[in-house]
Amino acid sequence: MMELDRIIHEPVRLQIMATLGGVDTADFKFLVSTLGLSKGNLSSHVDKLEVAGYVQVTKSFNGKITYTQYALTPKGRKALEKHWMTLDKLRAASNSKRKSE
Amino acid sequence: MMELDRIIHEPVRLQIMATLGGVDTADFKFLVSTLGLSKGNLSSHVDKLEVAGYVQVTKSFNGKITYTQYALTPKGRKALEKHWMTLDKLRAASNSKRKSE
DNA sequence: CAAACCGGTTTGTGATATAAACCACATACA
DNA sequence: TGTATGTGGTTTATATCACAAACCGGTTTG
Repeated sequence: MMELDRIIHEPVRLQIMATLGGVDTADFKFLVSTLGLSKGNLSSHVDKLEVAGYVQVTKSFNGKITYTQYALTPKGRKALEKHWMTLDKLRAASNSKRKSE
Repeated sequence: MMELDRIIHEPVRLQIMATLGGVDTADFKFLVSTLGLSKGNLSSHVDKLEVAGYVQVTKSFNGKITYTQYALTPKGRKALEKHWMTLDKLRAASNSKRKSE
């Protein structure tokens, strides 16, 4: 059957993935504020995406304070694209209202 | 922020909604077999959709055995359409890879 | 020194997706 | 007549998981 990747499908993670899909890189603060998430929530979701190999996490220093950036991996980008296509198929089914019978 | 209706978004329910979107009516057996769900799973998901007012449940008799049919309510159809649009917006964000910088 | 802040991570818990168990009824069959 | 088997579901127990609160190592503020 139609496989919707639950790692990606979860709303918060879908938003993270979609956001990362539109930029080269995004940092923690940016994601927290634009997506309106608590820090803990973002942290654990992004962790799942990293474990799945969909997001690459890069830690560095911005002066003295730590600075974490996120980016889609090629695998993540591919998985996201596939996810949109799967949703397309579902949607197509939903629109083809069959003529009576 | 971007509100994804979790009642609809959950994969199994999205598939149920999409399927019902494509037909006037579907029965229990049909959904179980085409979506590959256990009976219990379908039952509880469809119950949530009914409580949400998205699906109408019609019970009747086919000879002596009970026969349950499901259909989208107008509210459900509208909510599904809105859901697709919300996903569209997310997806648009994901594709607008901004030119360098 | 203490207090408050920064940038996160770890944790506790309430919600929930799922299949197993169950139920009422019907048919089969010995 | 049992009793086993199937049909069409619903109820339940469990295992997972999304979320925010609490925490943490370090930093700046006073």
